Amino acid sequence: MDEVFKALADASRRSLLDRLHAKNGQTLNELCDGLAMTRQAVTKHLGILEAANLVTTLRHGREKLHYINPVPIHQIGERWIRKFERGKLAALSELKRQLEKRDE
Amino acid sequence: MDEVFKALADASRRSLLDRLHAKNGQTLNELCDGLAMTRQAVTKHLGILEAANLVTTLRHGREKLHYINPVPIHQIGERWIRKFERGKLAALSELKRQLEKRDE
DNA sequence: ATAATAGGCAACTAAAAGGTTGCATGTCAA
DNA sequence: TTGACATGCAACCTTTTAGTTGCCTATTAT
Repeated sequence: MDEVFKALADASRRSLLDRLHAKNGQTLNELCDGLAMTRQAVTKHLGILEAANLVTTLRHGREKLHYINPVPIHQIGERWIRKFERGKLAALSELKRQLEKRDE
Repeated sequence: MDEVFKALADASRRSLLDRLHAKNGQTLNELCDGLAMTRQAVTKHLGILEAANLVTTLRHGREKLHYINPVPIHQIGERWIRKFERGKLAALSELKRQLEKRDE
């Protein structure tokens, strides 16, 4: 879980996921296009995404195709985001109450 | 948005949010209990959470009370997580198809 | 008043992150 | 088979991050 959060912390990596979301199965060179960094930097980012299981790769001859794996993102939604959404209204109203008490 | 992802990338900070979720409105010293780091380190983490708007504080005499703000977490769920959940099944089935093609 | 309590500020350190350059390897096309 | 293309590996550099120590300030209780 920590690896996934860490992987998502970088804007370049999120943008890579965005691009794979738009078009799945891209090669390394395809994913490099338009990014202001070297191929090697992109390789590292993809490696981190792969280590976090957010991306799966498939060799096809000399090409490496990258596929997004939506499962870890979904898990974060389930195990983490939702947890905080449950208490959402309660937390906000309590905060509001406290803020108002300040002016007494 | 980037600040929020970055803030969530650290396990200590997520644990602080967890603790505030369990009991909202804790003081700095309260939040230090049981953590294997100095008060100053916790202060920094809370500062990052505050900068990302994940935590709001309220001074009460010499105490500083920390309240969780669930809104940014919710926004990440809405604007980010859900986006990838939509294409989820499609992405997985395409990946599966590609993986099977490998063995031809 | 004064001591204890709650927190703030700043300088410093170590390690990790993000990126680079240079070179090596495997695969495809002519 | 040879050159071009797609990717891999490794050493290196710079900035950021997580944490520390040391000292200062404000509030509260005795």
